Amino acid sequence: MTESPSKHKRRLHEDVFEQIAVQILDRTLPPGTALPKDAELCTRFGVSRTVIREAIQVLAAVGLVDVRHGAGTYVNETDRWDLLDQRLLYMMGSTGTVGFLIDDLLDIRRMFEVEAAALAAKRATPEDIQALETLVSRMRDPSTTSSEYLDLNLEFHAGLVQASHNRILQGLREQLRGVLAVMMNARQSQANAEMQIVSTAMHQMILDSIRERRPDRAQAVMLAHVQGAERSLQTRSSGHHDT
Amino acid sequence: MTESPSKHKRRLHEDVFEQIAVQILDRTLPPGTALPKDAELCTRFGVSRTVIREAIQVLAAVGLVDVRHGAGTYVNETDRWDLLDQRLLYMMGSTGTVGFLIDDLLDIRRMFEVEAAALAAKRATPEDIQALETLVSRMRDPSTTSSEYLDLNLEFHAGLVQASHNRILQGLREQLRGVLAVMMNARQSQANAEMQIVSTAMHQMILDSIRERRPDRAQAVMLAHVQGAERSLQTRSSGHHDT
DNA sequence: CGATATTTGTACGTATGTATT
DNA sequence: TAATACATACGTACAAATATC
Repeated sequence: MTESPSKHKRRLHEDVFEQIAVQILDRTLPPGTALPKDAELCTRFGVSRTVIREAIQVLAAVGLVDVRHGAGTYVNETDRWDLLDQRLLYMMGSTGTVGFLIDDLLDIRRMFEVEAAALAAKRATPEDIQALETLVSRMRDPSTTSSEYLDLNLEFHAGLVQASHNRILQGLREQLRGVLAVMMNARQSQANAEMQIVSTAMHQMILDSIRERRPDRAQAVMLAHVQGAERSLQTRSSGHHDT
Repeated sequence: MTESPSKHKRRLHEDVFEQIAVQILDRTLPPGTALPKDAELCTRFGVSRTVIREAIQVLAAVGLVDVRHGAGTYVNETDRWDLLDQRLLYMMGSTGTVGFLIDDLLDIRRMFEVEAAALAAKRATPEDIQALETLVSRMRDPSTTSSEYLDLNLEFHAGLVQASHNRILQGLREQLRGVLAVMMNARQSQANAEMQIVSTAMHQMILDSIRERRPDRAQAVMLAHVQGAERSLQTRSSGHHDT
């Protein structure tokens, strides 16, 4: 069975949800706008009210709209959106509307990776370390392409979380996977052979720190590693803040 | 309209969901068990199949069960559960089945609070600081009861996240609020006047660090603060390590 | 292996309740 | 109060996947 992992047979309401959600994300439907009433959406999309209701329910669940009983359905302000929802994050990534979140995501990524590295240094099993070692050695292989390198990078960080043996951290990683991949892809455009060498050295140092059970060092190296990647992406007036 | 914030008119499927979920959480329905088929659940709960389907949909959404088309619905292993889901975390808290997650939660809480403190020290506005100051001064007030103190504690941490100005961190906090409250309640049992004085001093130091824009110090004090609270709760064997 | 029964999946139409305007 | 629009639940029909004989 050669099936892509995302092989959901598409349901009608997912389609409706996505079409409306995109319009909200890209500000075609700005906050405050009222959605058409159920009946009208039914005719517009050619589906039953059940389907429309399901779609609106999801829109409300991710905070894109506020459904007011008897009054109508209205697009929410940005701060009501569920920024941790995978669907939203993924859609923001693919529609190029994720910009306003980049800095926030970088914070989270830094926090997340640094903690995973520290915990891994405390709790990694020999098997965990072996898996990471395999990945780093493949990074070191000169025949590894730029695209493959990117995957190895993601796998290394996944392996780190695995080695942290924290189930909630693993759940968080799942939740953020989509966006982090988008951010790393953005970074890929600037990837070159020289950066790969530096990056591989960093990974090696992190791995060594883990093997030697030195959480502080793992943490510090990871911080440097992540911050290096941050510079090319961040938009916040870094360092010197508000007046 | 004086209504409590959580005033959802209870829907039938929520009730069904909860009853089944509790049985899964407390191992009355262990992993691998098959749920009765829809029709049987309909008669058992006295509701239509629509309601049963909604309930099962939620059970599947939080990873408690795996619905196999044409075959049946089966209880999942623990590692498939969505440990970040608010409903699950809340139910685990109130049914006393959260034990197996305590250590993981402590990791997350530490990561979370430390990062929030550091970010707050970088980005807090005068208004943020003012709000925190108010809270600390109320903590210092000797007429504050133990129960009030607990609320202030929660509010302080909420204020810190607010002051971090990271929208995703705020979302994460929302997601973890329920469990963190449960954990803090557990800690409350050991709270006494002396601990409140120490704790208030810690909060004051964190606030000072923020005001002085010293992220490192805010981070360090918060780490000490959180780790102090950890000791009374953690179950993981590793007791002695570095910092 | 094939035919049939079982079980879940999706969507529809409808009825009634409830909040808002 | 009446009209409107959302909320919830029911029953039904048929499709699709699986299990069983």
